[in-house]
Amino acid sequence: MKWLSYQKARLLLRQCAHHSFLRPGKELHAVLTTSGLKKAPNSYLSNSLFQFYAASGDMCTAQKLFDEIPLSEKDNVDWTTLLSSFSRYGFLVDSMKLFVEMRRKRIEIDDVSVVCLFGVCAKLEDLGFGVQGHGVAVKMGFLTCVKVCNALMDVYGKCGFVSEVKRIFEALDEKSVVSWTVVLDTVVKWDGLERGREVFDEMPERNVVTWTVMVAGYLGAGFTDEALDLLAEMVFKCRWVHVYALKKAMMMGEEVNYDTVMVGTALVDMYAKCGNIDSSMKVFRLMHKRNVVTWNAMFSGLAMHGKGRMVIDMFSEMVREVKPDDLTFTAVLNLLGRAGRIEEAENLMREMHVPPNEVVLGSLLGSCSVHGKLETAERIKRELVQMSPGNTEYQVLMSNMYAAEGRNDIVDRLRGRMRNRGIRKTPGMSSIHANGSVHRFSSGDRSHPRTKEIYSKLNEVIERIRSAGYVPDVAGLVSPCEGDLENKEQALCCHSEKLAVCFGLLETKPRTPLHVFKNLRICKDCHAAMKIVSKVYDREIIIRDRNRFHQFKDGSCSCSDYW
DNA sequence: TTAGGGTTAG
Repeated sequence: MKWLSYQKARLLLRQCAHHSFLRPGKELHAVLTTSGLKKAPNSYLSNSLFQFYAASGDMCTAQKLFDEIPLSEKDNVDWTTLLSSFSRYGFLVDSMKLFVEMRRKRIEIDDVSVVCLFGVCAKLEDLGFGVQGHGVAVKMGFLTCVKVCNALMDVYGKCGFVSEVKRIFEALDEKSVVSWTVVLDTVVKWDGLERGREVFDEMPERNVVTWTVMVAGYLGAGFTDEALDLLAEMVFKCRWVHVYALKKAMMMGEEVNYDTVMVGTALVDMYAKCGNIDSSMKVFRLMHKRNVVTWNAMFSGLAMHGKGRMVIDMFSEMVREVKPDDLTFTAVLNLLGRAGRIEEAENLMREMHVPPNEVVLGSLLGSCSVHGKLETAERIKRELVQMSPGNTEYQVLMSNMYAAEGRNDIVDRLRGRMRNRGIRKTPGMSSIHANGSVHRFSSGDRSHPRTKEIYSKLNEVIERIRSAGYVPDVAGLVSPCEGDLENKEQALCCHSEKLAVCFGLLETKPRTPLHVFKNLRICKDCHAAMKIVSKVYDREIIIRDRNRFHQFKDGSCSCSDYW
């Protein structure tokens, strides 16, 4: 076997390890053993082999293969590979023992093995070992290596030694994104969110992990709105990453492997979730090879944008290419539901080989509400409440449905019961990104510094769209004073998404698209209003609500009013 | 004389 073939065998083993292809990996192992190729010196095959077993969760075989490597061939990389495998798969004590053994046997310790050791210390939050390792690293001159310092900072950070983290960080002359992110993580955890935010704002460069640390920090402390705002900002700021990825996708085709399919699929999904269904479709069509995940991403993207007709049209093409799975099923079901084919959807759901989950039931309930199917809705709601008693949205949806049917007696009873149990509607919040910062509004919000301008803009907007045919839809609302039309209309007019859009109209240049994020679903009235605003003001308005994107343009919405 | 081992979050 030629040298190149060893490389190929190693590549295959790595793929098998990465994607958990157990059978093929083991078969390859057998071939290599029986053909005697495994014994070839300097092939690094044994290393790839035991790495494969470690990644498959079979640490025993991995260790056995490691032990079988002849001493003359076992180098420090083999030792470090085992060390990192122990660490990665949670055998932390074994990992520690191995490092001690390495020192005893005078195996060469290099920067990589020290990084691995610090990884273990960090996971164990073992300061004692960390300090010892720190000493070794200093003596051997490893503290000039950024990665060593990052790993060491993480040890101190996990153990709460914030000042030591900062000291090492300051001493570092070339700080990487990871260095900054470790500091950020430490500060958020021990110095609090505000200090963390300062570090975050100071950072010269950020990656996905950085954003995640900050968002997770907000979420963990219960600052849901700040987390939401930051997410919105992240989507906005990271857009260039998508452009780069698209270029990569364009080059696909010469050699199609699992990874390029996944890159493409991630793109299809990303573009759809960012409100750009056209780019999503473009990438999908560009891909030379697709798998069932790609198709599902495309379908749920289309569903999210209300393009159900397209899914149905494309379905036969899909069946020819790949075998649909349960996720495809969910996506198609969702469509049927939106299109008002509730009975078909429910039958399909009941025949599924897996019991319906909350997502499926929730989407069906949503469909019932759009199409006024009260009895089915009641039945499904009961199942949902059993699944997650804490979720208030289903109750609110039901009471709105009864309100729409004019059954105010039932609505009052339901709302009274909800109040008694302490169930309150989650307040609706909308964020808009304008001129580099995020602005958040709640319904009837008057806390914004430019609140006066915003409300006078709101009056202007309402007037202009009224003369273009907008009629406030008060059917789904019950105001405190029965039959008080004016009150109802006022409540509708200052919904958070309307305020956000008015601010956007004030703050951005004509014809700039407006991007709004909302934590709940957009209401019917706002939906109708936005359509007219987009026409009257010649603005594209993209609202991401809890379920989907609504792209309002020239008087209509991309969701085709499946709402 | 190259190839195999590494850091941050969830």
